[in-house]
Amino acid sequence: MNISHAAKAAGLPTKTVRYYADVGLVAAQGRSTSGYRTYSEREIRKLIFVRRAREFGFSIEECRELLGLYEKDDRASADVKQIATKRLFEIERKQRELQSLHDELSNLVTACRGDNRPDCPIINYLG
Amino acid sequence: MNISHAAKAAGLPTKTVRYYADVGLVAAQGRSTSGYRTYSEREIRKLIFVRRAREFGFSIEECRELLGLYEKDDRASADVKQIATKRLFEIERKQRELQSLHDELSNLVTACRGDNRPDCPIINYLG
DNA sequence: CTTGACCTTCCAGTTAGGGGAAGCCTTATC
DNA sequence: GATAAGGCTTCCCCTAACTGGAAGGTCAAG
Repeated sequence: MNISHAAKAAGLPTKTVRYYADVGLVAAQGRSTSGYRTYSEREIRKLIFVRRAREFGFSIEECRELLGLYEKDDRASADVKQIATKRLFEIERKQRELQSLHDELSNLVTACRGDNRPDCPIINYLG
Repeated sequence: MNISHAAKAAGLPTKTVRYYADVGLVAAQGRSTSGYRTYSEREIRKLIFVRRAREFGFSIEECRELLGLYEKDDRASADVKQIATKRLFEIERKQRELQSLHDELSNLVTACRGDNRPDCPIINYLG
């Protein structure tokens, strides 16, 4: 299977599939005589796995670890859970940060009249 | 005032202050005979303004616009409000995204036993 | 006079790819 | 068999907002 076919099957841009090969995340199965990357079902499954993990916000390095565990039949689920828990904490930290930003900014936006006069609580707060 | 003094007064790293000068966001007041950047109270206030705006997540370009309005006595508060509202919507979009990620990942993490056996709902979901 | 702490510019690296050029390869059509 | 369209390859530059570091000039103290 050619790279664009594999990319379509995995739901990823061709450039991304090539990038994953470059950084050694999902290698192509091999090369054709003319140098084209070839992909089989196994690589497609790994590409899909990575796409989903990336959608959860796991970094490339975390995807590398998860993929290793995915492929390892005698993995400990504790290892997977640890990585996922770390990501979950990051999400929660980001949520708290956004919540506090939202509260503050929301108050300021509400307090701003938004007319053609210069006085503005947002500017006052920042300045 | 030297750059490190100004940076300390504004609560920013020296490198960042130099970067803001490079991209034309907050120029130094001038240069000493030996080529050192000099800063006065006015620039310090602008640096503090930018630091606060950055803490709200405004981009450098948005900071440039806000700084322009900050300096413009005959600004319309509507212009400020528009920029801030845009940022607020971005925050809200990100919050919804994180909430959905959190819900899904949280379920998976809870369902994973985290022991030394290989079966794992997280891996099953991704694979 | 020298040491250490400043300052300067410039270059490279960070994340996860995207855009595009130059040049081969393949396939369809005439 | 020739040609054109499209796919593939590598390579390099670009993104945001800095951060780290190297090489070299400057300044104040001892």
